[in-house]
Amino acid sequence: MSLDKRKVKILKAIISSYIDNAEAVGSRTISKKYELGVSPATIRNEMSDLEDMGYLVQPHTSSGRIPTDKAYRYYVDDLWRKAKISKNPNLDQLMEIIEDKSNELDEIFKNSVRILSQFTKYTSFVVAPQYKQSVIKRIQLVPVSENKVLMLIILQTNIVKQVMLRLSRPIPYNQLEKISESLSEKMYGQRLEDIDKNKDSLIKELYYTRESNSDALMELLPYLMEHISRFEEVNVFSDGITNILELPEYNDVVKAREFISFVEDKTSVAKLLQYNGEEDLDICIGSENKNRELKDCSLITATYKFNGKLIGRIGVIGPTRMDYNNVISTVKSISDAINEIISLNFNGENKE
Amino acid sequence: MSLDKRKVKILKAIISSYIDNAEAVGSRTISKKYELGVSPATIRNEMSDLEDMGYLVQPHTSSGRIPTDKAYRYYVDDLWRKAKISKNPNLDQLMEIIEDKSNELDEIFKNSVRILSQFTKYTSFVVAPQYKQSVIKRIQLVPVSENKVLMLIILQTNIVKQVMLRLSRPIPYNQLEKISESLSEKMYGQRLEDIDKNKDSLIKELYYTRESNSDALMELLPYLMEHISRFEEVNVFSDGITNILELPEYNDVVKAREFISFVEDKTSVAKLLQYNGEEDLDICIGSENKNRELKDCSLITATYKFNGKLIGRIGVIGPTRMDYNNVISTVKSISDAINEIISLNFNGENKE
DNA sequence: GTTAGCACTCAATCGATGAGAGTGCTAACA
DNA sequence: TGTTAGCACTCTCATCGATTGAGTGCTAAC
Repeated sequence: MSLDKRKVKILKAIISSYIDNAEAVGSRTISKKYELGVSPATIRNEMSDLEDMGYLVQPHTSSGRIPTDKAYRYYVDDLWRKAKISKNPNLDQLMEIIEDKSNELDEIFKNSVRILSQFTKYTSFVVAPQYKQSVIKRIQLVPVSENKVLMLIILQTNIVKQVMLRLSRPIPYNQLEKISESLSEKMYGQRLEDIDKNKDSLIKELYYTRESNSDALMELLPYLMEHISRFEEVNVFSDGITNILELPEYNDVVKAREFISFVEDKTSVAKLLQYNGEEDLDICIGSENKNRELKDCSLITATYKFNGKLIGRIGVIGPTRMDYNNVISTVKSISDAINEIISLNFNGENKE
Repeated sequence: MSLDKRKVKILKAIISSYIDNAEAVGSRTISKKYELGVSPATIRNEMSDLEDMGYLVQPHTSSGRIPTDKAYRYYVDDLWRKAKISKNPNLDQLMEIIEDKSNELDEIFKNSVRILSQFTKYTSFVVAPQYKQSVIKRIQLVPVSENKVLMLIILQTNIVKQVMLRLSRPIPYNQLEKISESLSEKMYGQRLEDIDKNKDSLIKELYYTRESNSDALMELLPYLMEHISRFEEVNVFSDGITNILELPEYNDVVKAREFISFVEDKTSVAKLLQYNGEEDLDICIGSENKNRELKDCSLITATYKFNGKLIGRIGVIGPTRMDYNNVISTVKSISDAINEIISLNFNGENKE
């Protein structure tokens, strides 16, 4: 038995109908709504074949049929093969919405997931990049008040991280400048990962090569180190978690709660996006997901890059019965927009 | 008919039982679980009286009774009057959790609502202060790369806001210093509100009193202005919205959805917290709320202050059947902690 | 004033019933 | 040989009535 043209047509009609209504579809519905030129009886025969082939299942004997994960996989691959995924044409417009005026990477990600879940009506995530591999360009101390100094850590990528330091006693302005310089000199070109690893020996080293300003410097150093350690924390942004309450499959509060407590756990989401293949665009349907909790969900993710290096993923999670066309094109468009924004605003690691 | 001692005892028992179980309570339950030394029949008579007095209602003739808003009001006032609200003793510990290492006000608020909803199991909010009244102390430009400059806006309160500027052409380092100085000079002591109002005339003024570096300055100015405008946006942080799914009163997805879409709307929440009286601690029970959507909810809010000036509110929203003792003391403790942190880290408007 | 006893009320539960949607099979048809 | 009309069959879902049980209100006795 093979998937001849008519079977494909019927299968697609069933999938399409089920995506729209979340209700098992019967032969009559198909023959009425989709013009196939054959009677319900014929369609019934074909549906029976499709069931044998593993594309459909019947929840119970006298109900219509619903698509299996295999059916969705076929559907998506077909869309893909025929390049039928409609491109979202408004890349510029998207970029404008996503781009943050204050140029903070975190804000860009927050905007991205917001837009993503607004467009898809599902839950969306992004894992913010970890800065392990990042390299320090310069450290600048800015006086704020008598006993407060803002420390700016400027990375090669032009990302700026800040820590506010409280001083035990004031440091004169010109001395701050000097400390900035010597800190910058010491730290220039170092990877955060390495600094974090070797912090004890670094502190010792700085201590022994002390200069006139070293007391103040030694006071500030631990703050810098602690902040660098905190860069390592995984940061996940999500949005639209409560969107699932609109879906009939989550009409049951218990089910909704299970889903929500899974996706609210940043660790599990981070894992999900982390080990999800290296493909630029990844589509994981139902039982293809490793997590048992997601066996009724599909996960569409795309990568974003920093200087050509894959660094993180953005994605949408929804029921297997999702509007793949829309979700895939939206995820793709938004990851494109993010890549564009990053390459415009944050330079490569080793350039300059 | 008056609230004699026994009636009070019974009323409190009923409220307490209903808070725990969310189920209408009957006379037998009371006589068994709470030692009152009287029979169910007697309790029934008293309950009937309490119903006449408006403290209880019966969902239907043959069910137990549930407390009315009036009952909760009595209950809370009584707790209050007798200073029975247990103080959370770990102010220091709380402060440690809430205080953010990077000293960002926003992070402090995020931590606060997180802790608040963790402790109470309800939904919590905070409205971040608007900066209208804030006064600029200094503006500092920090070079980041050839064509990027970080503009730091340092307020009298020692809050630092930042904007990343993209330059059309590089500005030499020493010129940046000069621009910082002249911008600081012009802006020093000005209220953000006033700057925002008079931005056109300010730009004009700066244009006519131009100096050698004015070209670059004029390029940067619009960015500054736009960023100042954005300070005006109300910023609401919330947490624990999905906690309500654990409550039996929201077992119905439709009800849960209604609640969630109300509290996810930042505007409505901001309004809620804004016009909610000037009391340091405010308790609004059920129908006391102006919003029809919240007629089954209670709202506990507390203020926080900047330099003695009331500036925002933090609060918890939950079912009228909430554990008032715990919620009130937690809200109070956390607002205390916030006040303490703010006064330690951010100085008053007109000091220094 | 308190309480035991009892009739009464009403929501929730359970089972039976019928309607409706949909199937599979068969036989007839092009 | 593929298609289709017809029909018996299956299973869910909604409805209805009976039953159960928690709880009340009233009355009469203590």
